[in-house]
Amino acid sequence: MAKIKIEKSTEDKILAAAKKIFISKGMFGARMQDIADEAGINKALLHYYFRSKEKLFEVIFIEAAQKLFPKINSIFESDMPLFEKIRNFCEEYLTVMMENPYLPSFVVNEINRDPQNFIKKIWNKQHFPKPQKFLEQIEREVKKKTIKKISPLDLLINLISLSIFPFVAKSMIQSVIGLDELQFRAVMEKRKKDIAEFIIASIKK
Amino acid sequence: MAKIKIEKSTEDKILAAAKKIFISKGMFGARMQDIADEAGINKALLHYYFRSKEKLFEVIFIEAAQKLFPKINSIFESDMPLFEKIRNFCEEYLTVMMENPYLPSFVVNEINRDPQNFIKKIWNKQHFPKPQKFLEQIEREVKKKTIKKISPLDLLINLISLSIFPFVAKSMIQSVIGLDELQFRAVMEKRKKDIAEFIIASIKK
DNA sequence: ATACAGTTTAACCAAATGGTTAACAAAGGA
DNA sequence: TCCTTTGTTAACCATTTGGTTAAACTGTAT
Repeated sequence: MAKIKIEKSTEDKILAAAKKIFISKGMFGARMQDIADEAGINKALLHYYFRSKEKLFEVIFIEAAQKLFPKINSIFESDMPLFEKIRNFCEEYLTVMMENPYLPSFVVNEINRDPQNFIKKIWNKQHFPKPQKFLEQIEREVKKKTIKKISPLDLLINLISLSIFPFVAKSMIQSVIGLDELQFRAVMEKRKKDIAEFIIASIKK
Repeated sequence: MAKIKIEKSTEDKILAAAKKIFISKGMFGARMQDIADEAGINKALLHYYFRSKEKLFEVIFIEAAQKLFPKINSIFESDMPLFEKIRNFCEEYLTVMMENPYLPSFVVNEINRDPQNFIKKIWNKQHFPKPQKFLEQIEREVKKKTIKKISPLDLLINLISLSIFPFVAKSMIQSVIGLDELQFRAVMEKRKKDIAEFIIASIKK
């Protein structure tokens, strides 16, 4: 059996290293030297491939934000009935979160650091979340009286809160409740279905 | 009409300035010079009153964490019936959040930065959240079949998620939905009651 | 006044940090 | 083989940053 050596290109090594360091320490906490060490290369190479810390950060941030947002849209804009949409959203979203548990706190945090910049960076990148259609769908269901009266915006915020927050507050929850990595995963795995039913139970007539 | 000059002590000026800077920029992003400028004093004075950046930060962080946690306990440990407890929690908690909208993202973020340190700092400070009694109460209600079957931990996580997340993601929500400061406040004000009813509707039999 | 403690400041320092440079290696192409 | 382009490095630089020091100022008790 041949020993397969996957020669990652330098650029990929840098991106992988930068991702790890930026996500765990944030834009300010990350040091270019840390990234270089993590990638096993010289610091000057970072500047050879990506001109500055900010440029490098932007690449990582946009990649992260795109992972966080686009799936939302495909569901938001589909033609599924409301309950199915909610179930789908929770299932898919929690799956992405579990594969990238540090993503939400990274993205949310960097948005807070500089909201203006965030809009500029993500706007036009076609991955900006567009919940309009989803909101209208809720509005319609309320008017048809097929679900209880609720503000569409509130329902959206609830849906997102229940999906994302546990990952943003992962360390806090683990500290307070006392869950190890495995237990946390198990709880989240179960929540894929539970959140959806929790929401549906609340609005079903 | 006499001009009332409220002479804040230097220490208080420092604390106020540090709070503002740390909360808006985080431990890494904050600069001692920024804090000194904000307080209108010399940088050396910061070190005269608080030995190091880390010490100063710790004071601010603990104060923030204490504002975020203690009210939870007084409600968690009270003898109220479950629904009343949920209503109370939402009302009180959102009120605190609206008075300190940047607190949750600050605290959550710094906990993520260094979870070990967080436990060491807050543990023993008697302000650590103790949800045990609340969890047992839910368990009892489920067994008595007065509410629908739900994992107590899940219900707790849902309650916290719905209360805190909108503030953690404030900038994001404002960007995506397009809410100004006033509109955001109005939505949150309304949520004080709505979240509680949303939860209760979901678990009521 | 004098002395003395607590407070405040300007000037300074060493370490860290993002970024640059110039020299060197590797890899083709002629 | 020589030349050119691309990739990589060690050494260096300017600036920033947390922290220190010694001198100056302020009020107050003697």
